[in-house]
Amino acid sequence: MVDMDKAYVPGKVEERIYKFWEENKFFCSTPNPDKIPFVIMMPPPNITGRLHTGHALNFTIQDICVRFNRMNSKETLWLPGMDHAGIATQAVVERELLAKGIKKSDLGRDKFVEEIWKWKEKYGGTILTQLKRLGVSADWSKLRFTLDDRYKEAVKEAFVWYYEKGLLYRGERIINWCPHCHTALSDIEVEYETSKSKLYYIKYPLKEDADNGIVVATTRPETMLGDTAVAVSPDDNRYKKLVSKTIILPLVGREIPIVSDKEVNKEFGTGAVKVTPSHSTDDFEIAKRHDLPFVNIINGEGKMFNVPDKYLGLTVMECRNVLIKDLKDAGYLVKEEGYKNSVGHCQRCDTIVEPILSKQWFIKMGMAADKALQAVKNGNIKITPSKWEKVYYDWLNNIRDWCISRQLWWGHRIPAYYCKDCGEVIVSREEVKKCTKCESANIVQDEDVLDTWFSAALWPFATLGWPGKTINLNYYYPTTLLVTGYDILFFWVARMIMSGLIFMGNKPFDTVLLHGLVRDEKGKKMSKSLENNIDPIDIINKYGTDALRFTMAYLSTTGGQDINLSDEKLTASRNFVNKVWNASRFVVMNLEEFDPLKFDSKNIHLELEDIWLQSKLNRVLKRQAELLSRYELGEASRELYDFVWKEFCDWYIEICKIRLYGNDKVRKEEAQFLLWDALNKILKMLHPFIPFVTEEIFSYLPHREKALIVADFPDYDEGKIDKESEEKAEFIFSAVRSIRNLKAEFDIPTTRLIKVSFRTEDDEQKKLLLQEKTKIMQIAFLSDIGFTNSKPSRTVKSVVSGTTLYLHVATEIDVEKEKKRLNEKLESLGTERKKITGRLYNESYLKKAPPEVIKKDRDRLEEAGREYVLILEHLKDLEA
RNA sequence: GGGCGGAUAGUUCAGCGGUAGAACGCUUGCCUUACACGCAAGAAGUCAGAGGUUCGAAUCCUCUUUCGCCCA
Repeated sequence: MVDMDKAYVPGKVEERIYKFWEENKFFCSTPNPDKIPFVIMMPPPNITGRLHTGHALNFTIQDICVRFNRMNSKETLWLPGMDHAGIATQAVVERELLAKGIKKSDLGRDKFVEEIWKWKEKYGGTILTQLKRLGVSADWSKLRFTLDDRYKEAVKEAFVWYYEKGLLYRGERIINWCPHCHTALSDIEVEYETSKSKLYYIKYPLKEDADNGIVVATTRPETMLGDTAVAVSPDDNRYKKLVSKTIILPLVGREIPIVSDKEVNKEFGTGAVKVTPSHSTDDFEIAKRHDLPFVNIINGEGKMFNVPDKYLGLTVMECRNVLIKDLKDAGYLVKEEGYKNSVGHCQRCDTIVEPILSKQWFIKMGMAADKALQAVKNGNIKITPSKWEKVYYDWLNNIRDWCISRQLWWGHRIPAYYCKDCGEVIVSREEVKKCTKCESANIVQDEDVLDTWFSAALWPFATLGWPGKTINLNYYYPTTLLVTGYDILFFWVARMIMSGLIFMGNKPFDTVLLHGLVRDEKGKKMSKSLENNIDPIDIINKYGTDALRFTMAYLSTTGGQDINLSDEKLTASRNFVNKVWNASRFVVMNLEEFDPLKFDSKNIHLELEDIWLQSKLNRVLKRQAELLSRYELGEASRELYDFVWKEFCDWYIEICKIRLYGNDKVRKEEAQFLLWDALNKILKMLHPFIPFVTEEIFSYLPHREKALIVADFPDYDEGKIDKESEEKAEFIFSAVRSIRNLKAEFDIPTTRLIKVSFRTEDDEQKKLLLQEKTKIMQIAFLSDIGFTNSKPSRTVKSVVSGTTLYLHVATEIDVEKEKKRLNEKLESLGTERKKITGRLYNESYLKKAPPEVIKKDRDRLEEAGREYVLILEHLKDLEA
C-alpha cells in the first residue's frame, strides 16, 4: 500500500524538503561561461522586518521566475541580502534600550552602534528564516548585508566619486526635518496628506502709517515670528505703491520690507504673502533673490526658539494657538476661514515634517537622471507593466537634488572630514588624520550617515564585489530581472538605474517587474492600526506554503493591480494543491510493480484520449514557456489550474481507469506509462509555483533526475498538437456530458446503468462512437450503447453535433417537462442562428472579415441548423 | 491643479476587436475502490452611462458618473 496521506499535509513535508534542497546546494550558483546567466538581486528586507504579505507576493514571484529559469538550464543566481535600514533599526534599538532605562546619549555613539550590532546578531534576520518557509530558493552562501565591510568600501567609493566629479555638495538649504526621528529626510520620504486647516488673514501695519498696512494670508501663522519680508506679485496693481515700504512685524516689532517677486501667486489669499526664509522652500528662494536675512525659529525638536520669551520652547502647535489669541487681542487678525491643504508627514513615523534651514549633503541629479531616462526610453531597460514608464519619466524630468545626509548613528558614516583649524573639507576613501591644506591634526569626521537608499542604490553591483573587478561582477552583471512593488519605483529602482549607469557604465538589469500591493479582502491597505494585518506565517501554518504561493501567483495580473487576499482564495488554492496531491496519489497507487523507466514506449498504442491529452499538454507546455518568459505568472497559473483539474483529472484519469482496471496487461502498462509520463511533465510545470508538494510527490515517482528542483523543464513538441484528435475527443466528451445532463434532468442517479442509442447519418461519427464505446459506457455509467434509425420508445433525447442520442428511461417520461426543455433549447438555438445569419447576410462583413472567422460562423450555423431541425422533429414526436 | 488605475454573474476578479469566463457562493443529485480540500448537473450578466470609430466593441476613441492611488 502506498503511504501517501489521503490529504496533503504540508506541515509534514515542507521543512524536510527545504532541508533536502539546501543540503544538496541546489540553490547555489557559480559563474559558468557555457551557460546563460539568469540573475535576480533580492530586494533586501530590513533587518528589523518581519515577513508580511507584501514580501510573500514579492518573493513568490521571484522564486517562481528563479525556479523556472533554473529548470531551463540557465545559470541561475538569486542573491539574497538584508538592508541595515537606518532610521527603522535605530528606532527599534533605541526603544528597546529606553525600556531598560538606557538613553542613547548615555551610551555615546560607539557603544550605541555596538548595541545595534549585538541586536542585529540576535534578532536581525528572523525574516530570513521566514523566507525559507516561503520556499525561497536563493543562494544563501552569497548573502550580503548593506553594512558589510566590503559594502562599506563600495559606498565610500561612490560618495568620493560623486564628490570628485563635482556632483556632490554640502550646502544650507531648506530640508524636510522630522522632529521625532531627529533627522533630515529627502523629498520623497515625506508623504503629503490633505488636512482641514485654516487660512489666517493677518494685518501687518506699515511703519510710516500704523493704521494702514498689508494683509497676508497664511496657514502657518506661528512662522510669522521668523518673517523677514512680505512679498507681492510685480503685476499686482493693488500693491504697487506699497513695494519697498517698511512694515513692523506684529508681536515681534521687527522692521521688514515689502518686496515684489514674480513667483508670488496673486490669486492666493490677499495676493500678499509673508516670507519666512528659514522655514519654507519658496520663501527661501524669494529671500535669496532679494537678499533677505534668515531667521531660524524652529529647532530640531520642533520647538520655538529665537522668538519673544512668551513663545520660547513651545511646540509649533502650542505656539500657533497662543499666537492666534494674541493677534486677535491686539487686533491684527483680520479673519480666518476654513481651508484644505496638504501637510507633509514623515514616511517612517508619521510626524508632521518641519521645513527648516540646515546644512546637509546633496547630490546633483541632473546628469544621472538624464542617463536613467534615456536607458528606459531607448528600450535598454524594460519596465513592466509599461504604464509605469510615464511615471518614471515624470519623476526624472522634475527631479530635485537629493539630500543624502541623515542625523543618525546607524549607517554609512559620511567620509568627509573637516579641519578645525583652517576649515578645509576633505572627502576621502581613507581615514583622514592630517589636514591636506594646513597639516593640522585637528580633524573631525562628519557626524552624519548616508540615506539608506544611497547604499541601496548600489545593490546590484556592490553585492558582486564592486568596486573590485571580480569574476562574479563580470559574469552576473547586468542582472536579468528586478522584482519589486511599484511603491519604491523612485526610492530604489530609479536610483539603482542611475548608479548602475554611472558606476558600471551599464544598466543594472534588463527588466523591472513591478507588482501591486497586497490588501485585505475588502481592498483595504493592511496596517497595524486597522488590525487587518495577515501574517503570512499564519497562512502557511493554516493552508501550507504552496497554497499561499499559488494564491499569490494566481491573483497577480499583467497590469500589476493590487491584490485582495482572502481566506476564500487561499482555500481554493489549498484545494488545488490537494487535488494535485491526490491525482498523483492515484498514479502512484497504480504504478505498483511497474517501472516506467524500463518501459519501451517506441511502439506504444495510443488511444484517442492519449493523443488528446498529449496535444493539450503540449499546448500548455508551450504557453507556459511563453508566459513565464514574459513573467505573466497570473495567466500561467490559471492555465495550469484549468489544465490539471479539468483536463487531466476530470477526463484523462477517469478514462485511464478502464485500462488500469482491465485485464489486458499490455494496455494496462501502456496506460501506466502514459499516466506517469504526463504526471511527470505536469509536476515539472507546477514546480515553480508549488515547489514543496511537487518535490514530495516526485520522490514517490520513479525518476532519473536528482530532484525535481533541478530537473529540466519539459520541451514542448509542436508535432503532438493535433487539432483533429482534439475535436474528436471533445465530441465524445460532449456526448458524455449530454448523457449526464439527461440523467440529471430526469432524476436518474448518475451511477445507474442505463442504455443509450445513437442515431447519426455521419459515418465518421458513427465509427468514432463505436470505437470509443467502452469509454463512453464507463464514464457515463451506461449498460449498453446501440445504434438506431428510428426513435425508440420510452426514451428522452438530446443532440450533439448533429447526432441524436436516446436515453432509454425505464419509466414513462414526463412529456410536458421534456417539451419545455426542448422548447428552451430551440429558442436559444434560434437566437443564435438569427445572429449568425444576420452577419452572413451583411455584405461588408463578408468582404472585410477574415475568412477563418466567416468559416467559423458558417460551420456553427450549419450545426445549429441541424440541431434545430432535429429538435423540432423531437417535439413533433412528443405531440404524436 | 496634473497624472494613473478600477467599474464585467450574488461576491472577488480574469479576459481587452470576432459566439460573455473562473473561483467562491447558490440550486439539484451523488461517500462512482485518488480526492467531500471531492464528483456530476444546473441557475445566474443591457460587461457603469452616453456618444463615436468599425462589417463587428467588455475590448479602441471622446465625454459623463463613481471609487481608489500617485505627484504637486
